[in-house]
Amino acid sequence: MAEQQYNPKEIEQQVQQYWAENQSFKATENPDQEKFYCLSMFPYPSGRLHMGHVRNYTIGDVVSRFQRMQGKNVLQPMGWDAFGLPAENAAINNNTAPAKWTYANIEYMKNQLNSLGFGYDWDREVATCKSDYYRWEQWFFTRLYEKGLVYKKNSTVNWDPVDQTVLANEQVIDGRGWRSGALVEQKEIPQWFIKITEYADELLADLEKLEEWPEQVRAMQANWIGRSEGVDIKFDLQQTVADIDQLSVYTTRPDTFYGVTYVGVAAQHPLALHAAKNNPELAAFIEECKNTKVAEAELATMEKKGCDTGLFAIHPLTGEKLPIWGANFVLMDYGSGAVMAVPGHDQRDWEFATKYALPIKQVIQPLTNNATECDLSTSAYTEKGTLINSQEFDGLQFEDAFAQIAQKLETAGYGAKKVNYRLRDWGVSRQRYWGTPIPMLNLENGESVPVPAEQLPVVLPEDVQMNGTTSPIKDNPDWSQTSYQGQPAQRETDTFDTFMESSWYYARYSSAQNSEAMLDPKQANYWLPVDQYIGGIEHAILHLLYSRFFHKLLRDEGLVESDEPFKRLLCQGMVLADSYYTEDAKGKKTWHAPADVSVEKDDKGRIVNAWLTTSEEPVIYGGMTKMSKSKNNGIDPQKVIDQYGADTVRLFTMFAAPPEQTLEWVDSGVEGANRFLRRVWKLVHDHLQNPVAEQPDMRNLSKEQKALRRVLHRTIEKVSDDLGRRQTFNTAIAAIMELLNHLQKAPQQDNTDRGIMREAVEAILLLLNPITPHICHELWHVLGHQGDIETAPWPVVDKDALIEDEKLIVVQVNGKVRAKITVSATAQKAELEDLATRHTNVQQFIEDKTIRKVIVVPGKLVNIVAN
RNA sequence: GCCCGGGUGGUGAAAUUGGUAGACACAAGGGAUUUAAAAUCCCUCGAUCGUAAGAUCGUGCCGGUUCAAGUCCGGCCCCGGGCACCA
Repeated sequence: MAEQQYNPKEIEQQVQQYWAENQSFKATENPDQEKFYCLSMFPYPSGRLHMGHVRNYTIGDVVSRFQRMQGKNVLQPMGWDAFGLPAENAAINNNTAPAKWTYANIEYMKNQLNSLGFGYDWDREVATCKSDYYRWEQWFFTRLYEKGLVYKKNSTVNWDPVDQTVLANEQVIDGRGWRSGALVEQKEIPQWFIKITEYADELLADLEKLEEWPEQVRAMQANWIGRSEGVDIKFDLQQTVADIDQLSVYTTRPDTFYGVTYVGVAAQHPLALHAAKNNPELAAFIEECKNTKVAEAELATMEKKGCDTGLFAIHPLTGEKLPIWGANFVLMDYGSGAVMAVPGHDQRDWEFATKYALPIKQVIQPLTNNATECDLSTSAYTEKGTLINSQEFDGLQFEDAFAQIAQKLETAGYGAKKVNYRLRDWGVSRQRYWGTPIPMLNLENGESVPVPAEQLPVVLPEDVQMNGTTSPIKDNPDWSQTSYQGQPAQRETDTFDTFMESSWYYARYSSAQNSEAMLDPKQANYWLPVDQYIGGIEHAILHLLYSRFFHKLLRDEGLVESDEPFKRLLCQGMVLADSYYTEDAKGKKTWHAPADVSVEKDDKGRIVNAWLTTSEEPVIYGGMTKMSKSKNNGIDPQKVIDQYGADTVRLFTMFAAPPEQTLEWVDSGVEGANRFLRRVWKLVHDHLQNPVAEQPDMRNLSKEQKALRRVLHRTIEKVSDDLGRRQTFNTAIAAIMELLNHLQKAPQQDNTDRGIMREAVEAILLLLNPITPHICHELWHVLGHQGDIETAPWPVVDKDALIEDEKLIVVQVNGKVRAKITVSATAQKAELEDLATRHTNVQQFIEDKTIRKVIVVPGKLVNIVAN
């Protein structure tokens, strides 16, 4: 009988058609069935899927199918994070409109997702650029405005003075605008903010509830929120300047308060601006400070610079005159725009003081009183210690010093204890076209009011021409001019930060088709919270924090009942590939796609030679790096699917590395995954050559049969645990491969052999189905089953099959393995000790020594301690 | 700079609670099959020494705790992610 070949292309098409016809993944609320909501972060529709998407969505699909096979009512939706900067760029480059480009990409990528066999409920698809989605975001924003959670304030942006436009950090390269090349400036413009800081305490406290989140993500969020306890301190100015007679600063180290030797203010601080009027040096400094990018990393790594304002503040407890310096590392829109400086006990202040010859004063002494620990001529002493040079507070430790100095300041009317957060309110205004219009109206009297609910949505026109600098809606008075209660009004032409859309899409999937409300509470509360959320670690802070915030806002609006949106979180690692480049005389690198390069390897498999396949020009190996446009080393998933099939791509992706780690894309590894699937295919077909006559009695097996069946049931146990609890898909696959290796060697002589084989083959298909569903569906039918393998029960571990008669025990002498003995599983401690010490190889190591102690770990190991 | 990860054979990795380091796979080498190739199957595969049995060393580096450390503790080096307008 001619054996049918494994033909993934044919099988996968048929199986995908079966799922479509049977609506296999349509999710309907059913209160009688346990629900499982599995969500992968939706993609930005950039044009084609990349391997990062493939990895993310394969993990999601494996989890979804596994949970479905546990009998749960699984919802796995998909949608499009469709607003954003790349669409504007593509529109300019391709002379099209962002909407048109975006919709074409969505259509293409949706087909790609389907060709990978992902089981989505497409009836719940959302695209954030459609008004039936963003209208609810606009409505919600106006609700937040009415609750007082929204306000407008000035905030700094990157300003391109030539193009007269605001730039994203990404568009600022080496301090210059990416198109114009002009030196970018900081500019303050009015923007809308949402008061996330009002929820800072809850966002921090509820991290405790997220037990199934990676510890590192919780730690990052906690640090980001950055709760601190400190004191707000006021300094009188020596004289009133520009109507200001006090400066306010915040410190977490009031114990160092007697060590303050100067005060720093932002370059844009009114005091600095005023002083600059008759101080050209200061004016020049302020001008120079305009050229810093709006990024924390930039601020932290740039050279710290300052300029004396010539003004003085008065130390509230000592009356000392403290010089006020303009400093480039103090931000006007963060805190009060001023800091107190303690150069003796803060490294940044120390460096600044050293640079500008400002006094450094020691007020803290190390607890050990070890002088070498504290040498203020080489660096600041930043540890906590005992106070000195601090008047009546001398001798106190941190906690008492904190409390008593804070008290004294408070009594004197110069301070108050305060809990502070590093977290800042969320600026949601973007000066761009391709985003959700902010639903606010600006009136002639300067007031801003929300667009009345009945006038929502404020629709973004899609048929536009991009000119490369300004936004089409800013240029279009027909769109922006309107009226409000009979008076003329101007629409807000800024759009929302795209994080707004991605902060609540997970909830909208529950009620995606509802045109009456943002969420249907019944549907939303059935599905929410998300049971499993999967996405890249790069979203660990911003997206996940904003979503958690939004969920609490939705809750307080009465739309959801839960406190947190995502119960369990998995952050998958990046996908890497080999990279190759050539270098010209000036050292400029040109990166070549791995597909265009041929390589020669040495006998250790290391690349010794590489050249362009067509021209034979030699290229330099650039190592395994993140797949990216800049390194030109992206592997197109479509090509791999076409060559090997979706199941192979899915299998390799899940096998090559644990999900949270980086994944190295290696062609030979993909071939290996394909080889394994062909072996599974062959095993099933070979088995059918010798079918089972009748169900054998599994309680009456030979030693070998028992051993094989034990391997099978151990595999079932391990794979179930790995896919469910541990989410180590790579080890689950390794266990199945190991089982397959055993099965291929297993004799098929009698009916019992074949009965065990039948049991094993069925189990393998079920265990593998979440990962490679097409081949499993097909082979399930080849075995004679009907219908959907996914509705078949998950294999059950036969506890009796796991029982061992004998165990392998490791014998150590002083912690080193000296022998391995096989003993009866019931052997007691005394017997183990006896067998171990009598072993000839063990004897060699103990004969001239005295046994001090014997440690026995039952069923595992004996360690003889001798000297 | 700050916060968070990671570092184990030629390579990706495994070792789940401190208890046999290297499962599973890739690459490589040898062999079988074949007119040949592909495919498939079998064997070897951390280093050094040894005919072998086995011995010594070995999980980024230095030190510590322990009967026992890849795993725990302290210090350091290197690589990666995030840093609020990329998504």
